[in-house]
Amino acid sequence: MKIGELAEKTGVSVRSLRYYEQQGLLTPLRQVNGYREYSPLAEEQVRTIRFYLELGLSTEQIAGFLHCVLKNKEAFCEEVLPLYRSKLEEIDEQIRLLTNIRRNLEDRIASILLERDPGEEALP
Amino acid sequence: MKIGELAEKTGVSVRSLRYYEQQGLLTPLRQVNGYREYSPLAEEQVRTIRFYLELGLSTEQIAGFLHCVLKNKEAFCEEVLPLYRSKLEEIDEQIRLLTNIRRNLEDRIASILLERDPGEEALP
DNA sequence: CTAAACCCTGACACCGGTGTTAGAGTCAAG
DNA sequence: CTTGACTCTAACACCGGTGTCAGGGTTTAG
Repeated sequence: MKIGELAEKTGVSVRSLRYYEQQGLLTPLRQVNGYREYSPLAEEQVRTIRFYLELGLSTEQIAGFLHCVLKNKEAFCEEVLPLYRSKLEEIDEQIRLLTNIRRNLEDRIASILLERDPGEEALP
Repeated sequence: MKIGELAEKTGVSVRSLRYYEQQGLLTPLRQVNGYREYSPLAEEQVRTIRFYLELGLSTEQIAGFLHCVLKNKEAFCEEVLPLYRSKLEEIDEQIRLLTNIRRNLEDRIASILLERDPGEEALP
C-alpha cells in the first residue's frame, strides 16, 4: 500500500507518516520508482505509534521500545514501565503547576469582583 | 539605573529585560552613550510583568493592559477580567487533557503489573 | 497525449520566552 | 594607557510534531 492510502486508513497525515519514518518508527520498503510500500501490518503499527504519542511520549522514547511491543506484550518490554512512571511524575508536576496558576487566577478574579461590586456576586 | 543593576535587583536576566522592552512592556530612557536608563519605578514594573507572566499570560496580552494596571487598580482595567476568565478556561482544558493522559498511564501501569506478577501488587 | 492526482526530497514556519554568541562601543579603576 | 567589567545590536538555538511550499518525477484515467 502507498503512503496516501495508509494516511487515509489511519487518519494520520502523509507528512506525519514520513516524519515517523525519519524518527525510525516506520520502515516501509521502497518500490523501484522510489515510492514507499507499506505492508498491511503498518496500519496497526501506526495506531500503536499514535497511542504512545497520545500518552505524551516522544518519538524518540517510542523508538526505544516500539520494536519490542510490536512483537511481545507490553509487560515483557522492560523499558516501558519506568518510562510510564517517569511520564506520570512529569504529568503530575504539570498538573501541580497548572493548579497553582488556576488558584491564583481565581483569587485575582474574586478580588476584582469584590473590589468592583462588593457583595454582588454573593447572590444565589 | 542601568540594565545590569535592574537585573540583579529583580532577579530577571538582562536578556529578558531587553525582550520585555522589545515587546513594549518596558520603555527605559537612553543615556547619551546609548545605555538604557531605568527609573526606580521600573523595579516594581518588572515585578508586575513577572507576576502576569507567571499567571500564564503572554507578553502580548500583558502589553494590552499593563499601562492601565500600572496606574489604576486592576479592577478598573476592563481588559483584565475577560482575559483572566479565558485563561482560566484554557487552564482547565489543559488540566482535563493531562488528567486523561494520567488516567491512561495509570491504567497501562496497572495492567502491566497485573500481567507480570498477578496479585503481587495487592500486598499491604 | 494530456491533465489530474500522487509521490519524492528538502526546507522553512510555528510557538515564545530565554540562553548564548559574535563583534563592537563605553567606562572606571589602577 | 590598559585591562576588565558593562553595555549595545543582531541573530541563531531550543522544543517537537505538523503544515505547507517549491521543484520535480510517476502513474492513471480519459
